[in-house]
Amino acid sequence: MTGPRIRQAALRLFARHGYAAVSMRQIASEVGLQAGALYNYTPDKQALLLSLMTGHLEDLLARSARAEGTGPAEARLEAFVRFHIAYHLDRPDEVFIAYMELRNLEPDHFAQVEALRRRYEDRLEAILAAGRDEGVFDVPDTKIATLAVIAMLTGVTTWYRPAGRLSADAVAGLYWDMVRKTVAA
Amino acid sequence: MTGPRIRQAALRLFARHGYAAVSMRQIASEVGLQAGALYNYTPDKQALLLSLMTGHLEDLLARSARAEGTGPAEARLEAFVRFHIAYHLDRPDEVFIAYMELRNLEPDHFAQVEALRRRYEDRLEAILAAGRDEGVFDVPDTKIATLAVIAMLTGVTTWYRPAGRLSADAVAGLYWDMVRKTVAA
DNA sequence: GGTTGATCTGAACGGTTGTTCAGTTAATCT
DNA sequence: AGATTAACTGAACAACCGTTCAGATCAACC
Repeated sequence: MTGPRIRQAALRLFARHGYAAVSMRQIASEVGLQAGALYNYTPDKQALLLSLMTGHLEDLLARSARAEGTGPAEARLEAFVRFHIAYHLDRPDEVFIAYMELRNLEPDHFAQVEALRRRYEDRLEAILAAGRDEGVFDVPDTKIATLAVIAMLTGVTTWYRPAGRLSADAVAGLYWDMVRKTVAA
Repeated sequence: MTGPRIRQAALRLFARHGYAAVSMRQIASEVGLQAGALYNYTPDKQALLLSLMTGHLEDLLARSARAEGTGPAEARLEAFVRFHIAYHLDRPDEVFIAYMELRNLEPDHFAQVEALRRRYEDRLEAILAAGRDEGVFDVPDTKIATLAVIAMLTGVTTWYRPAGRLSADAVAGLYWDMVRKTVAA
């Protein structure tokens, strides 16, 4: 029980205040422990951050593969967009950490996380390339288009609030419209 | 002379390692000073960060107003996109800090910075609304489109490297193509 | 040449950091 | 009932934090 509670508290605090600004004592106090007890569950603070990041990215990869399915490129793109938004709106803290705390990772750990993120980007690029081959997309540079679309979609986490005027589904619909036009032939 | 050198060192270090992870002693050592000397140029660390952020955002606002000019909405949008990318690729550290260190600002300072950013977003939203009124843009929700376009454009700073295969102008051209299609009627 | 005023040093302040560890606690198993 | 084991405490460690300030330094002015 304690392990997951520590991860959850660390996730919340890292997202809220940043990795460097959060102390092990703050995390421990959130869970009702002394700082020393945390070291039964993580070798050190850095490993805790890395584990949160890789856990999130591996989950993202597994779920996106399941959501995308097979079929024509446009259908796969729509599935990707809707999945990406739904997933990101559901896990704002994980997302925030995964691309905000990269600079607090030691070089080895950074490379590890970066490889996972690259695999996710490659999934989208493959869809764009397939659509271009099918003749339904007009994408002069699939790499740049991939990064542009992902940046646009991920940006939703910076302003979306569940109590706002738009539901998550409505937001996904608006973004899908924009992405569709962006890559349209 | 010393004042600007301190700001420049702080900018570089904050962007590289994050505000919370950088100590006043590190900044001072970068400039060849003792930590105490910094307090001749800033009342405290927080004010140094705030000054870097507001300085950048005010510069961004002033220059974007100059770049945008007057004319039909589509021309103003193209000017906005090309300006935004050129400016952001020229000042990666400032940009990085301005939307990465928001959570390290005290509430009053946060509101101050957020107001400046909002004014910049409003400039783009006004262009999109004008284009919709002219009938040349199809934008069902100007607020969401504004945020989506800015996120897409700003994302360029996460991957662009001056020595890469694309020049800044080429990148701006690709992004303008995508933005044009995104809002096209 | 003496004085002023800005600039910077170097030490000190109280407090916090990540991490370790001997020892207490409490639950589980034989 | 006694032994084993995992979980946790509480204190300690050396290092570092932002900030203050008395005094040294040194160029510019009268």
